[in-house]
Amino acid sequence: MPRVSPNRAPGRPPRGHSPASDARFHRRLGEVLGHATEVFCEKGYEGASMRDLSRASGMSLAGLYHYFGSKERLLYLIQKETFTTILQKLKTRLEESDEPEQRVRIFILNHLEYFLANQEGMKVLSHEDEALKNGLGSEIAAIKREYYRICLGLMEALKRERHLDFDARTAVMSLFGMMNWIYTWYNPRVDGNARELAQRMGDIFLSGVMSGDPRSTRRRSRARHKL
Amino acid sequence: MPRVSPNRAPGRPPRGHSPASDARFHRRLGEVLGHATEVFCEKGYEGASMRDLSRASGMSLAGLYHYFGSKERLLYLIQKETFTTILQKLKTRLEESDEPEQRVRIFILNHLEYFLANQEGMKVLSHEDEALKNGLGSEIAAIKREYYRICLGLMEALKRERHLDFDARTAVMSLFGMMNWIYTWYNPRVDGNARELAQRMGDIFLSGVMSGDPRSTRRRSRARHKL
DNA sequence: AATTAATTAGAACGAACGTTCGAACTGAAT
DNA sequence: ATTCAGTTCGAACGTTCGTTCTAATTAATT
Repeated sequence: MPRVSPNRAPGRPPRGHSPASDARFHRRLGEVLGHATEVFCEKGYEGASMRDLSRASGMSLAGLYHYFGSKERLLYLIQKETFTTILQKLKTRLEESDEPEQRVRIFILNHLEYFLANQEGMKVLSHEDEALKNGLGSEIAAIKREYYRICLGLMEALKRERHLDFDARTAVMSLFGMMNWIYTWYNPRVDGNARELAQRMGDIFLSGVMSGDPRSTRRRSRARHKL
Repeated sequence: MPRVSPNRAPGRPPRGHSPASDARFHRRLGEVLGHATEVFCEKGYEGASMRDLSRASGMSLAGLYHYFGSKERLLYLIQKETFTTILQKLKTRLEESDEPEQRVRIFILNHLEYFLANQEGMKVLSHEDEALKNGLGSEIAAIKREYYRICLGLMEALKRERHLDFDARTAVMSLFGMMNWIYTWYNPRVDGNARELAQRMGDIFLSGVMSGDPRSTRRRSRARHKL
């Protein structure tokens, strides 16, 4: 009976070992992923070689293949963990409020806090968006789609509550652009921490989106430039 | 007297030829650059090989080196032409108005129109931002800085005229993020043309930035969330 | 202590990389 | 007709790529 791989599936802990060695296994695996994230962040996925990753992580070339199976799978694991984490944090935090505007604020703050705390991983996630092929790529794409749809839902809830008529898709994509572009310019000495940044970006974005609120008397800008 | 290169500087037209052959030279060079832009756009700078570029452009490997000298110089020429063009178009268009809000609108429209008309080049410019090293990279960086400073100037003019107090740096960077992120999501069938997009993005951004205008009665959103 | 599985290491694989070379070719100027 | 710079080409350079192989070493289980 032929087996596709001579070893067990890479990245899985060994069968029937002690909990101690399981823990060591996962810790080692996480360390390597951390170093790999740094290298991918600095040199890009295509620009980083397996030898770069080997050197940075202190694990031999053969060791990397023993643990991860391929370069592509390494990127996949980084992206999956990063995206899964930010998505899970978001879901938890969204339980804090039912108020539409506040929920959008939570979304922005969650995204920026995680982005700045885990800048390398989020850059790899944003910048190497098209690097994964076939199955691995579509799995990440599915998480992204869920993340997008949550944000779209928040936006439409806001529209409904305030009787606004802006285009939710453009708004969500613009918001993602504002936030994901950060890795190209953020400087902690100048731009403050995540809370301050989320406050400023949230003000710009939400005031912009809500400027058509009928409860507001101010229609000048929109009216003047219609068509 | 030693010469650094056995040939003339690559990418320059030959000396003392007829205008006809000069024109042919430039046309050929432009065609290759166009095909190279497509390949860089699709596979990324590191992911695209000189053989890919050769195949796509119909010019032999050695021919590419005769014209361009190196892979890096090819990317450099693409980025420089793209950036120089959008910058020059902007300067021309800005002469159309003295009114600060209108000038910001012009900036947005110019950026988006050129971005969508020349999507591949702009993606290569945005996405391969860190690919060029040393001299070539800093030359592109200088153009980028000028482009940024113009936008910052427009924003500060707007602030002065309307007595606003938002952070201009965050605003400019957010605006760039909104606009440059487009290449990851734009779909002409859904999202309309550049004018429509510039209208919607401009509304979101400008209403957001101007929500602190003392001439407006609406301070709700800002006031509630201060600190 | 013996056995077995998991992990590491070094060397090597063929393929592809960016780049160079020398010779052939072209077309206008002598 | 000859010259000569500009152009094009196939072939090859040395290096590095992602990956695999085999054997040695370690750690856990019997």
